[in-house]
Amino acid sequence: MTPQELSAAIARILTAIVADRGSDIEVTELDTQVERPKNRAHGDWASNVAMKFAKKLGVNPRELAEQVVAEATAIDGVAKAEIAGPGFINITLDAASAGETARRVVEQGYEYGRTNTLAGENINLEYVSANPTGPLHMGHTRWAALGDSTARVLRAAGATVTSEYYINDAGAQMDKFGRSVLAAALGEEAPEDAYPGAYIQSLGARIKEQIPGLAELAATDRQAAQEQAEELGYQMQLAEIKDSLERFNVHFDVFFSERTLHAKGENGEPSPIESAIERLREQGHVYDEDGATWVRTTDFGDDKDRVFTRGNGIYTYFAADAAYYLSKKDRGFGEKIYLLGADHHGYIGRLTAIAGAAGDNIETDVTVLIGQLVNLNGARLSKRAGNIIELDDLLEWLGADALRYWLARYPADSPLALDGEQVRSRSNDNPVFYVQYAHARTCAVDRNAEAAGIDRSAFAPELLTHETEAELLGKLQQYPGIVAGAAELREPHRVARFLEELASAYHSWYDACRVLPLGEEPIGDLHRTRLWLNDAAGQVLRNGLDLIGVSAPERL
RNA sequence: GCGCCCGUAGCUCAGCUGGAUAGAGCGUCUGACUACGGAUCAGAAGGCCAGGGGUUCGAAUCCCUUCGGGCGCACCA
Repeated sequence: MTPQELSAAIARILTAIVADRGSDIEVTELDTQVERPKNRAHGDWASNVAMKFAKKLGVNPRELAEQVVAEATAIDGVAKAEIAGPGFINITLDAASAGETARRVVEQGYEYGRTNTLAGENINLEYVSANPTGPLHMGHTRWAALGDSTARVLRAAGATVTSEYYINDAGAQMDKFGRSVLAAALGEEAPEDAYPGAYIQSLGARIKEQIPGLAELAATDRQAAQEQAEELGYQMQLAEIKDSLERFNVHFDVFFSERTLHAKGENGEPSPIESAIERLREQGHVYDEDGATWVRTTDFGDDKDRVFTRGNGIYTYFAADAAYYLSKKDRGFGEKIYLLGADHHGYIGRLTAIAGAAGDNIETDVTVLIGQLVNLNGARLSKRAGNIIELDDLLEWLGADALRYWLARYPADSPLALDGEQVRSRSNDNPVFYVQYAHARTCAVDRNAEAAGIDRSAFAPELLTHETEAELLGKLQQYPGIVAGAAELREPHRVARFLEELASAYHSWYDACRVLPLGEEPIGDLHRTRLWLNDAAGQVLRNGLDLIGVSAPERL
């Protein structure tokens, strides 16, 4: 008996009661979701349907609850159902029914927790999208971790997801980058507004090595030399970014180059930006004023209209954004999710407006998730403050698993302060090790059980009666709902918090219930059944950690 | 000025699509190893959920308001 099955059963019962009373109120399974009571004395699962529907039906909540309870007691697998407080219905499963979960988890393995609640959704998820003019730093890592985990969670709920990185490889910052690396390659003093940082020098040295005649070329054709240096530097920097992301276990399906939006077709066809503006103009959203080309984003809730083409004829960054949005739409994506830092929240209005102008539903086809910034050891890390820590340094210092986990265990919109020493810590004050240790422990039990000759030849779920077993089974039953909720709300941190609860339930069970017999005690079905439960816990820990992008070692 | 986010234990934070006694970790204090890994477990103490008003059977959660912090309001990228 899973909570989903229980909810469905209650929905059926309530529907019958409603019909019996001659009412036409609609009952959905969403209304009848059971929840895990905080207090175990309140049973395994609790329902608040009686209070929810009492008023609609014009009856007393407890009276309605009594009717539901009378039927619920008859549900197969329910040991008892009772009314409590203002009208809660507390349901206790019989041990065998609850224990079935262990076998179900083991048999479904990796698939356990994967659902189809978002089946049919084709989602584009864009995040990081850092300029390719320098290494990734702390400011990008939170979105990298959160974005990748979000993609995994959405997929686990059945959605089709394309994760995407938008490369700003066109525009003024690339020119600045080109001047910076050229000067470094030539051994010149850095230009006034050059990018700072040792990485420029290192890129310059490699460029000098790979373009033998660069100095001579620069003497005769400075522009050509800069273009060559810029292009090579860009490719090297982008390769490093991709490399860092892979080390962080963050995978992108598509790296989308802004340049392709500016490029005309082979036979002089208009560029994607040009045709995007034209398409929006045909829809009546574009107008010319003061020598510039504007888009009427205020029609879709933006606080002011935006410029596509400046007075000097150059496209704004936003024109490329619009063309990019249309590209996503043309490629068949329904919902387009943007994961942006708090310093970009001025973009929400214009991005949703573009979706509207493109004829999309601004409620469902575009989502802009804004995340707060990260502090590490009390210092805010931002480009502006100049105290940049590169992702590679963080990986070396803290490790990919710990960094991924810590960044994924908080909701994106809450400010986050990390303590480097705690992230590095290898004890139970570090949740990532606490969870990983629980998993390693399940593996250790497996090894010991095998050595002791305990196999899985018997499964007697009615023997799983200890209170820590009920608790652990309850957690395992909750997992699919946790994943579905995390996907629906785009909040992967819910999975991490759940794993901590699951790990805690597992450790408590381990402490109270032995899989291996003590001393001369013979091996019995209880030991064999507990081995199933042990494996089920390990499986769910593994599945959950995978969604966070964190490894599940068999030994620590 | 306008808009968005945040304010929960000493600290870092969950809980916010309304539910029963507001949770976790750290820190503090008590206990548990010649028993599957003590990287663990059991327990204690610690709260006017920033303040005030409202909505209702019920509010940390929804609405209004005040205060305090962060961020954003380009023909920059």
